[in-house]
Amino acid sequence: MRSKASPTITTIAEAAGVSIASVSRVFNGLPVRAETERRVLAAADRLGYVPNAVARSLKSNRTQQVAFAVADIGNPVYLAMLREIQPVLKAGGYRLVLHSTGADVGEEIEVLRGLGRRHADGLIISPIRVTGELLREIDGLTAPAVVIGSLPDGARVDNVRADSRTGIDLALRHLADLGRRRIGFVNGPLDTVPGRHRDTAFRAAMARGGLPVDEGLVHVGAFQRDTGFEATRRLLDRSPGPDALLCANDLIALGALDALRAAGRDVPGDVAVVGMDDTELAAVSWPTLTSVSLGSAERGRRAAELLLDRLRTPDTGPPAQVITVAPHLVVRASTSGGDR
Amino acid sequence: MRSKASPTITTIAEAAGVSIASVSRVFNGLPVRAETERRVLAAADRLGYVPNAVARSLKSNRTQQVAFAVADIGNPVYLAMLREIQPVLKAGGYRLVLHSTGADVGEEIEVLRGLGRRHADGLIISPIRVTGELLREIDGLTAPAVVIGSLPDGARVDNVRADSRTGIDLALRHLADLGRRRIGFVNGPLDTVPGRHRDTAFRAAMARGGLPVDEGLVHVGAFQRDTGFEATRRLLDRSPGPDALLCANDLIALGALDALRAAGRDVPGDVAVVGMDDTELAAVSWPTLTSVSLGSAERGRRAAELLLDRLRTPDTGPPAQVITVAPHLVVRASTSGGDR
DNA sequence: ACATCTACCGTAAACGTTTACAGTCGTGCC
DNA sequence: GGCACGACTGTAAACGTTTACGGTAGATGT
Repeated sequence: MRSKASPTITTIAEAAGVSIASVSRVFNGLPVRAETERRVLAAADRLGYVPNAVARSLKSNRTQQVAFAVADIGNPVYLAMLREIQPVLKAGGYRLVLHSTGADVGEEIEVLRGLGRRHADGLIISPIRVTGELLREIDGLTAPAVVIGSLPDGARVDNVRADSRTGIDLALRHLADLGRRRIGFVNGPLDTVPGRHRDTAFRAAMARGGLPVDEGLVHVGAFQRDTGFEATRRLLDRSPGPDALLCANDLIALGALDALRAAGRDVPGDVAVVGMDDTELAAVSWPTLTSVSLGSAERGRRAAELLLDRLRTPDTGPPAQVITVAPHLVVRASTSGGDR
Repeated sequence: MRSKASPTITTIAEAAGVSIASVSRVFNGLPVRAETERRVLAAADRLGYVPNAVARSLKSNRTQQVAFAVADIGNPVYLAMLREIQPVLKAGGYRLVLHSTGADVGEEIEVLRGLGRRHADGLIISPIRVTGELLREIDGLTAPAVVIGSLPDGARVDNVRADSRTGIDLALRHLADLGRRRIGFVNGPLDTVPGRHRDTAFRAAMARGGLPVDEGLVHVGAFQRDTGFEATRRLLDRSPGPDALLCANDLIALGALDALRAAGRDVPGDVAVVGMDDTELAAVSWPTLTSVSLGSAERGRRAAELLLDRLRTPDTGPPAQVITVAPHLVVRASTSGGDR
């Protein structure tokens, strides 16, 4: 065990017989005489000195931390982002402070305020509901922030978004190519950004493909497995029933697979199933799940890179970038029975 | 946009015509005259003042942050821990700094050193390889830390561990009850803590059950799906082949299921499969996977609670607690074909 | 009228750094 | 020898808070 109070730059200066400025210089790699460096390092080693990052932060006004705020870190989509963001930030010399807000706007606002308190130098946030209050708070930020997920035009903050419109188009085209006509849609809440976008996109894509939307085959619930299960059971009761299901995320799709199996329907023979987000679950389920990848990982990476750019050049730089990540369809067994 | 430099306690004091001490008191809820409070709050509001957390940390010597270090945050086991740890810390008023070290001992040591630099007030770490250097570094810590995963006796740090011995015992007993005798074992690297423990536990449990260990049915690889797939293919080539497989984690078990399906074997008819860790993947696979839960979530929660206790009472308290979380077996379709 | 008490408030020091500025000392050049 | 210069080094101020301490004003009691 070391001495009671941890040694500071002053302790070391005394022990080494130099000034605190010299100690500081040694630890910052500024030029000093070899002899001075030797003595400082010896004293520091002997007394177990470690520089205090808080004091340094106070002077430099930088914490070397970035906050990442999501609704629920258990959600594989956010996890995929996190896995990309973390190494990028680490490489840039920043630590990552994780906030899981439970989709509570109040908590999200707390995180935004935390940025003002200098908890972190920058922020990546992926809000699931974008309220006016949240937008105002974001606009008032003075530190750099990047929002993952679509924002209304005119927001003065960098924005990395998915393109669910194109993504859903890809999925429906694929189903149409397979000859499916009666396509059901199981969605999450319409007051969330993804829910709303996916609903609009579904209707637009159906129209574009010349397919009528049967409201009886459209179900709105939560982004959960239960919803997929219940909704599918209900849709299967209708006649004519669906010959394909588009699910607004992979969890819903897994529930749909459960329900179809329970009802003795063959996938994809009787009903083809497409999920969204292309999470790791899609590769594990049986049958494996065709899924629309909205590029979560890439969105995370781009967001982190964008933020690092902003942090490097604190002058305002270009006004507010919007990056849209292209989606792609990952075809697996639930639509194209061939491969496992 | 606000004025250029963000206002400090001094700015507010001047604007409100009071001293900086009064401003501080208002923001710390210390008693002040109502009129003073009103004026301070008005000035603060008008100028957009927010207290600087770094300066506060410097005075108080507390960052209100806790670091959590794991090998790979993509691993569902660590994710399960994280999901429990995060809310506990948040409730205790601490932010969570996440470190994903890529199983690199050097990086883990960096995190430990970061604690010395006062990046955080405490640390939860789950090292996968426990080297002497790491142990020495942990022993030298001055801030509270909790290690998730087994530590050698005598380590002077709180420790929350799993009980893979009992867990594997449960699994093998279950398989024995189902009449399985030729039990294969696919493990991860033996130089990791879990790998080593699971190897020892497997041999001990087999011995206890009076079952001989056929070395031809034991395979060591990585904790990955590929390993499960390749190992199982190889084990199936032997004759007599296994009638059950114990896999050292769920990913390996998923690979085993793939290989069995590819080989046309019925699960659990021909071969029963048991995974470990009971991750969310186990509930999604087909057939769903019987798995030994080592209580990742509970371990995370207990670790966080333990750390909060230490942080609350900075006096040393009880010397070094060891908590062992009891495992349990979650029986699903891969051993007991009945239910889906 | 005076002492005493209460309730606030302000001054200044401290937390552990970084860094502008000025000082010191030895060297090389005329 | 005197001077300029370069290479280091030290002093002190600053970063934005918290808080110990002492001071002031009014209220209360005698």
